[in-house]
Amino acid sequence: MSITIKDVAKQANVSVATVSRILNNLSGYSDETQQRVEKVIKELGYQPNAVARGLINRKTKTIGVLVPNVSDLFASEVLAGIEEQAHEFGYSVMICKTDHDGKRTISYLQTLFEKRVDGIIIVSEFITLDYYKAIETNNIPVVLVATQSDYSLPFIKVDDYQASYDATTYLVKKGHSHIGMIAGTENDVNSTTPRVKGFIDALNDVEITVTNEMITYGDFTFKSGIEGMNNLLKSYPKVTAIFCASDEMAVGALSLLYKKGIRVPESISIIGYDNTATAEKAIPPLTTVAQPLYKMGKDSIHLLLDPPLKVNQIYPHHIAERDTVRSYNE
Amino acid sequence: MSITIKDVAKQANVSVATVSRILNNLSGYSDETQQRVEKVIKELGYQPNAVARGLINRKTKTIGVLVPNVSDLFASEVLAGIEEQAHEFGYSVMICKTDHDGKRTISYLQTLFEKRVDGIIIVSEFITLDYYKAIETNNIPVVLVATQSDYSLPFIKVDDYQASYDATTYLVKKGHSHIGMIAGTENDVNSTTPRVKGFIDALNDVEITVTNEMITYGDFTFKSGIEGMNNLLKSYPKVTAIFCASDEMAVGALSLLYKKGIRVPESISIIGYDNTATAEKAIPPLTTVAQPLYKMGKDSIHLLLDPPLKVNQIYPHHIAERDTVRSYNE
DNA sequence: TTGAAAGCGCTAACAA
DNA sequence: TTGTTAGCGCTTTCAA
Repeated sequence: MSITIKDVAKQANVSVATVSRILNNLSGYSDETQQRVEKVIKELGYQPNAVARGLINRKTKTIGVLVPNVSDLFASEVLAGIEEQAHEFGYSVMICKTDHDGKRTISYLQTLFEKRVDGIIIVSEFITLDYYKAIETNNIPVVLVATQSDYSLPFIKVDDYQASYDATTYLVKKGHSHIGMIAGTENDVNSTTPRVKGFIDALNDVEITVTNEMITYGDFTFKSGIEGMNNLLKSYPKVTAIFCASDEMAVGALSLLYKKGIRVPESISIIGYDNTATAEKAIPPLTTVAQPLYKMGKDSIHLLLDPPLKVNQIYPHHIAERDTVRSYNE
Repeated sequence: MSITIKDVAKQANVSVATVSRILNNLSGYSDETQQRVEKVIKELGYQPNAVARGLINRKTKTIGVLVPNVSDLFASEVLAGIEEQAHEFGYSVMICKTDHDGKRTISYLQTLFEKRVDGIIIVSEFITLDYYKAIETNNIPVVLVATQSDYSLPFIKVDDYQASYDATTYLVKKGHSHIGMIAGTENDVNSTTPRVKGFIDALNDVEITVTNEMITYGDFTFKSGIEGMNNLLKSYPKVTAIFCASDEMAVGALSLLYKKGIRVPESISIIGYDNTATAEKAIPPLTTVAQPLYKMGKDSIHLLLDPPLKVNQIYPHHIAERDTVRSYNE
C-alpha cells in the first residue's frame, strides 16, 4: 500500500504527531527534527492522504460546479474563470453537467453533498424549490452565476433588462426603426423575460410599438438562431436590425443570411449577447453585448470562499462594437 | 453537525454494522429491520459521508482530468464526453487546466494523487519524464486522449499522419496543385510533426515538392490562423488551397480572407482539422477532418475503469465535407 | 440475523 | 520539544 504518516514517523524516529505538525507548519519541534523528517518524507516519497485529512478537518478543498453544458462557450468561459481562481486558492473543482435536467441536477447535488465539497457554484440554472431545499438542509455555501433566485442565494450576474434595453437603444441610435428580436427560451424567467422586456421598453420609449411579429423565440443555440432568422424574415420583412439573445443565435442568423445572400450589415444588422469567443471570430465580426464571463467565474469563487470580501453582484455590461451593425446616421 | 451512521443506528435500535449492511445492499438483516432503518434514514435525512467511505474503501469515485484549456471547443467537447460517461458510471470528474505549463501540471498531478482519485485522464498534453515518473510511482490508472507517449500509457487518438495525408490528398483530388499548410506549434512532436509529415508525403506522392514557403507554423489558435494566412499569402502567392491543422486556425484564415475580400472557396480553398462545433458555424461552413472527440472522451472513461473492455486506440477520422473547398475537376 | 470492535490515515487535545 | 491517545464516519472481520 502507499506510505502513511506512520511510516514516516517510524523511519524518522518521531511520533506521528510530530510529523503532522511539520506537515502543517505548526510549531513544536526543533529544526533538527524538521530536517530529519523532511528528509524521510522525500526519501519515502510520502504523500499526505487528502481523504483522511478531509475526514478530520471537514474540509475537502474542493468545490462543485453545476453547469447546463460543458461544451458551449458561455459555460466554458465561466468555468475557466472558476477553475483559475479555485486553483489560486488551492481548491479543486468538480464539474457536473446538468443538461438542464432536474433529476440529474438533484442527483448531482446529492453527490456533491455526500462528497462533502466545501461549496457549490451553479451557473445559468433556474433554482427550483427542490434544489433550494436540498441546499438549505445541507447548509453549504452556494453562489449563483448568470442567474438569480427568489430564494436568498448570493449571485453574480449582469442586469439583463438593462443590457437588453441598451442593446436595443444602440440599434435605434444607429438609425434603425424596424428592429426584431430573436429571444431565448420562452418562459425562461431568468434570462428571457427580462431581455424581452428590455427590448420592448426600449422601443416603446421611442414610440415604436412592439408586435408579436417582431419577436421570435429560440433556445439560445446556433440552430435556433437559424430558425429564428427564418421566422423573422417572414413575419417581419421590413426588419433592418435584429437583437439576438445569445451570440450563438446571432451566428446562426449570420449563417442563414449568408446562405440567402443577404448582406450583413448592409441589408440587415445583427447584435448578439454574451461576447463569447465566437463573436470576434464571426464573419463579419459580431457586435454584441459583452458580459465579463471569465471574471464572473473568478469572482464567484471569491464570493464563495471569501464572503467578507465585498463583490458587486450586478456586473457591468457594455457593447462590444464590431462590424455587424450598420449606421444610418447622416 | 451532520447526521452520521451512528445517529441512524441509535434511532433505529440497531448497530452501525447493520445500517452499513443495509446501505451497501449486503446480506444479513431481516426485512423488518431494513424497513425500520430505511425509514429512519429518510426521517433523519441521513447522507452517507463519501469522505469516510473513501478512506476505508480506498475508492473515491472520482477521476481527474488534465486539459490544457477548458474554454476551447476541442477540449470542452472531449470533456463533455468524459463527464457524460463518468456520470453514467457513477463517477465525478475533477478538472485541472494545465495551460500547457509543466509546473502547474505537476502540481495538479500531485493534488490528484493526494486526493486519491481513482484514475486520471490527460488530454492533448505531451508526457514528460517528470509526469511519467509521478504517474508510475503512484501507480494509478492513466489514459491519454489525443496524445500518446513513448512511455507505456494507454491512449485514444486519431492517426494524425494518416488524417493529414488524407486531407491533403483530398485537396489534390479536387484538382489543386498549389497547396499550403498552416501547421500547429513547431516542435510539437505529438500533433504537429505527424501532420506536417502527412502533408509532405501526400504531396510528394503526386510529384509535388514541398518547400518552406508552403508551410507556416502557428499555435492552433484563431489568431495564429490569421497570421499564418497572412504569411502564406506572401510566401506562396500561387496558393489555391490550404490545409489548417485546427479548425480555429482555419476560421482565422477565413476571417483574414474575408477582410481582404478574397473569396472562399472561389479563390482559395480551406480545409480544417478537428470538426469542432465552429466548423459548421463558420461562414462558409468549413470542410474539415473530423475526429470523434465526444466519443473519444466517453471511451477514455471506459478504458480507464473497464480495462477488460477492449477499445480501439486509434480512432477513425473522416472528412466532413462542407463548403470551403472548390473542385477544379471537369 | 445481529453486534462489538478494530482500523482506514490523519489531527488535535492533553500530558510529559 | 515531543509523544500518547482519542476520535473523524465508515466498513468489515469475528463472534454470538
